[in-house]
Amino acid sequence: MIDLTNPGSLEAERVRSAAVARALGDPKRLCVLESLGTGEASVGELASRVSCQVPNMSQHLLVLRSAGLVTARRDGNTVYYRLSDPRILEACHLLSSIAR
Amino acid sequence: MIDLTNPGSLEAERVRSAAVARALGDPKRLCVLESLGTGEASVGELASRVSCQVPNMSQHLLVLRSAGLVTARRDGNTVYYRLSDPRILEACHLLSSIAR
DNA sequence: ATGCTACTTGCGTTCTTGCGCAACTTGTGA
DNA sequence: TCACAAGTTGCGCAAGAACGCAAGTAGCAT
Repeated sequence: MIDLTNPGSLEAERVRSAAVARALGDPKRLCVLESLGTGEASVGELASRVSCQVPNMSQHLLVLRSAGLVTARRDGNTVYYRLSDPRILEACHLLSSIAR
Repeated sequence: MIDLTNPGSLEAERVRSAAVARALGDPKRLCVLESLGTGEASVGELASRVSCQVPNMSQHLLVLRSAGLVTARRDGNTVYYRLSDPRILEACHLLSSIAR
């Protein structure tokens, strides 16, 4: 049996890494992340850039947030999302260079 | 409508990148890739390192191969897999550093 | 040819994802 | 308070993914 309760174990680390990879594993989410490379954006803006509906975008952002890739900030009634770490852009570029 | 027939389009590139990310999006497959970092290995070896059944490992290797992350070489009746690109290890490390 | 070892494939089940649509929440301003 | 705009959440469905197990294929040795 594998121990996932110890966060420092190799296995637990791979589970987290895999979760991050799965969060990156959708073209729309990659588009969102690249788009956030230039700065924060609201849900509506992102939805129109990716050309999907707002609830759908909200779901994708939830996935990204759960993986720790983006953070949210509320201003009035609009919510702005931004990258939580510049290395995420690096990961996007590395992925596309591998996928070439 | 989005054109996926042009392999150079941004969208098609993201689709391929996302496919790579999904292939990375499983703890066992990450384990396989890290394990292949030290050199090629047979299906049976990989199955025992990851502690899963051979057919299951064969499936995971198919996923990795379809994403272009590993290549196979047959010698006698054993098949050896290896990383197709050293940057894949980089990607694994980047993922775990982001997931930390 | 027979048997053996090493993989791959097929099949059925269960779990997860992505999406659209409707309903709900929260904040703003008249 | 009422209406509106911006997001989030719930629900149902269709497609995809992971796994175990059984069956099939490929190469080698006797």
